Amino acid sequence: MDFAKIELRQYLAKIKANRAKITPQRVEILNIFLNNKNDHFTAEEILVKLTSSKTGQATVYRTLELFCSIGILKKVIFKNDEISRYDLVDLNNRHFHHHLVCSNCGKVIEIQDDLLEILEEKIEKEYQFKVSNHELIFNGICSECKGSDINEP
Amino acid sequence: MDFAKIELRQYLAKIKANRAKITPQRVEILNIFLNNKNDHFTAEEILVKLTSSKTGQATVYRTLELFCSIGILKKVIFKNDEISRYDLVDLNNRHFHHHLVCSNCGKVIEIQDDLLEILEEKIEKEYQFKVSNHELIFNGICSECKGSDINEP
DNA sequence: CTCAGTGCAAACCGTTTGCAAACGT
DNA sequence: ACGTTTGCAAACGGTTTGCACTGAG
Repeated sequence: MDFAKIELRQYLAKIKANRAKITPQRVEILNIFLNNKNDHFTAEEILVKLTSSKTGQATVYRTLELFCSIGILKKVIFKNDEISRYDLVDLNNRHFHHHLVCSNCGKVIEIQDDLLEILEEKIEKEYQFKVSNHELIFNGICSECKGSDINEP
Repeated sequence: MDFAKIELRQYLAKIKANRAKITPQRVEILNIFLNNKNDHFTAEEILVKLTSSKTGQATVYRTLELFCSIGILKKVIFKNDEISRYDLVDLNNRHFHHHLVCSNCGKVIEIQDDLLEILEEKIEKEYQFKVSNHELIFNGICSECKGSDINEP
């Protein structure tokens, strides 16, 4: 739990560094992501989790966008539903992870593999294209769905 | 030009194979993609190109979705604008290509590299995840924008 | 002849915006 | 005190839908 506090502090520092203010709403939203690191929430899902407080939806959208612009969150869109989802950026990891999205149950698995470095180098040389970011999504069938019939999640 | 006709026939055959009808609207939309293979049109862009005929927007959306579902088009969403775009699938190429998206001018470069096969194999072994498709987008700065100042497209 | 496909306009829904009040620093 | 941030509700814009008409097979 103390570790979580230290982590939170890192993110708050990043907000301050961008001359944005620390508000209860922002801290609350940040904590939702910190406490659910394997999830990929939509704006609406965040809004639901905030029903106890009276945070408005505009604030949620504005906060999520702020966090993306300062590098705290990353927006991802899976082809399943095409809704914007947000994923906490690991401040201590240079590269963003990739996603395996199961076409059957919709589960999203994160992988940390970094084999793309080779590809990036090749692209920078061959196309003179300076890569700043990449996003890789694999669609397919996860191990749990493999044996079973094709059903909804 | 004859080659184009043969190509068109392949796609029309695919429509028939899916028990869908060949209508003037569908042929017209298909031809737009065949004649602009390097573009990634949005539904609206297609609609504009059809102003001469009186095709309705609902038809455009329904046709694009049909083409996706039968494997003639592939939907791609670039983070620049987040609008759905459509890319013709090469019926003779097993793997879909990848995209380099310039953060400065918005240009989209297609690359055919297939280094992902290695990664796919690794993923199938390590995660027991059967990959059926992948999508890889590199964001960065293209060669033309490299030297120049950062401007709009 | 029959049902899939079309056009139109209205509905949909995730997201954005304008503005006055409330708050962080 | 100042400029940010917030909440509300209305607007926005890409996409979908309902329905009667049309046309491909």
